[in-house]
Amino acid sequence: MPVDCMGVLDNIAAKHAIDKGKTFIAEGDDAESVFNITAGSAKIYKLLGDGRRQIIGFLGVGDFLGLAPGKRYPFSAEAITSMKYCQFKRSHMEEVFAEYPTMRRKILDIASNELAEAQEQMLLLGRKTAEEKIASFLLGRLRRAKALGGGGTSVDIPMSRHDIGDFLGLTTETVSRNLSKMKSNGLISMKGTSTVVLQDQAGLQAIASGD
Amino acid sequence: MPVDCMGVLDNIAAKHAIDKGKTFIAEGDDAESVFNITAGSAKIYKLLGDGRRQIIGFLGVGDFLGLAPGKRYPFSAEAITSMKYCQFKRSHMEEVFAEYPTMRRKILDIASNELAEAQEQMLLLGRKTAEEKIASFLLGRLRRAKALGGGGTSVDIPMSRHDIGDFLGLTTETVSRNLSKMKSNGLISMKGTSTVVLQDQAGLQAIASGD
DNA sequence: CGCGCAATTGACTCATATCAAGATACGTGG
DNA sequence: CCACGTATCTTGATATGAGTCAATTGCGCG
Repeated sequence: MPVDCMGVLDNIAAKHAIDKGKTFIAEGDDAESVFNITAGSAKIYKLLGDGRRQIIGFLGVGDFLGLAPGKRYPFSAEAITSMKYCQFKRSHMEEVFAEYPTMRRKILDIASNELAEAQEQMLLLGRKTAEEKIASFLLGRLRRAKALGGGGTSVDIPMSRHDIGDFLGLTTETVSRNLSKMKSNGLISMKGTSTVVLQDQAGLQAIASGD
Repeated sequence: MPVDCMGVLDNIAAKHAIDKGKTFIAEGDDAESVFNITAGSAKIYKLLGDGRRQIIGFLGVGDFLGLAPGKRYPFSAEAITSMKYCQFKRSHMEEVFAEYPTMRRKILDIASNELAEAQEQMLLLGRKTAEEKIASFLLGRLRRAKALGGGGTSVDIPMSRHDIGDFLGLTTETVSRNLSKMKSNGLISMKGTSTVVLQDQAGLQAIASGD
């Protein structure tokens, strides 16, 4: 896990801190930089002409974004909480690749993982019911917490119900209703509005995998 | 465009020909090989426990698959038409990378493009209406045909309505109904059941981008 | 402590799925 | 090359899961 910015890149990184709600990438902007999150969390999303929104992913400490190859960013990015990140010029990335060829391998691994995740999300968006989507989302959060060293059964949900809806292809109301249902079924319980305790992981897993 | 197999890989490729409907990758199999399609087309898909299916993508001549990094394929692949492909061991890919370092860059570009496409598809699956999905699909097919050198306004649809539905998160019936509606609106016309002529690209574009 | 936005809950609507026939295209064998 | 049988596609009628509209509640921040 990166202590500050990612190892070899420290010397060429600009460091930034921004507030909750601030947009730091706008879809269509020239894709000049690559970002590495060092504190807080963010969301990346795409919009339709009339304002409908699809959140492509949530990012946390250690995550990269802006690795895509095009000339312009194909999504926007916004801070969910107050947030810190490092920013590198892409041109510098090329220099780093030249000097540390294994970096490209690492980047390829990251891109491949993101691709696999995106494909899993396509299955979710296209074919799962609301309940299945939410069970999958909660388990995904838990997996992430475990990967970052957390050991428990409770997960932090820093994003709003509206954001969750836009990530799962649902409305705020449907997210809320299904969380309530899971609560009354004993699958989950809540601490405040943004911490969920997964009381029955096996049950959630059965729902999430759809049978 | 690859004439046969991809340039430098020719000497280490096994060549295969399979029939329509044949599965050549099964989700969960050991991911030993990488594939390059040289004739025909294929679909890759994921299944839920009860048989619901999401098609992740359609592949045609020149497309790669199996580049993902895990130990097991995260999807299945099946021939839509009779098909030819080349197959390389992943271990050989590593040798090729060692010898031609720019190959890794090419692979990274491919993965990044696929990622951007997957994200666009997430927007489609999560937030577009049935009509918008189908307009987007047709325009995507047209873009692909143009990229491969076709100049016209008609696109070949080798996959079934059922496959289109499973790609767009719809049922066969909804696909069929919307194609009929577009026909009667003059947006498209059909030659047989598997060739669509895009009569009004601007109109389709307006629908696809959702406003 | 209270103000304000976010979350929850309820009543109702609507887009798409489901169920059910027909119609058309397609491959096969004569 | 044609006739037949089967698949696929289209069209119609109805059902339903999630969306929309509308209060109400309650949490979190100043």
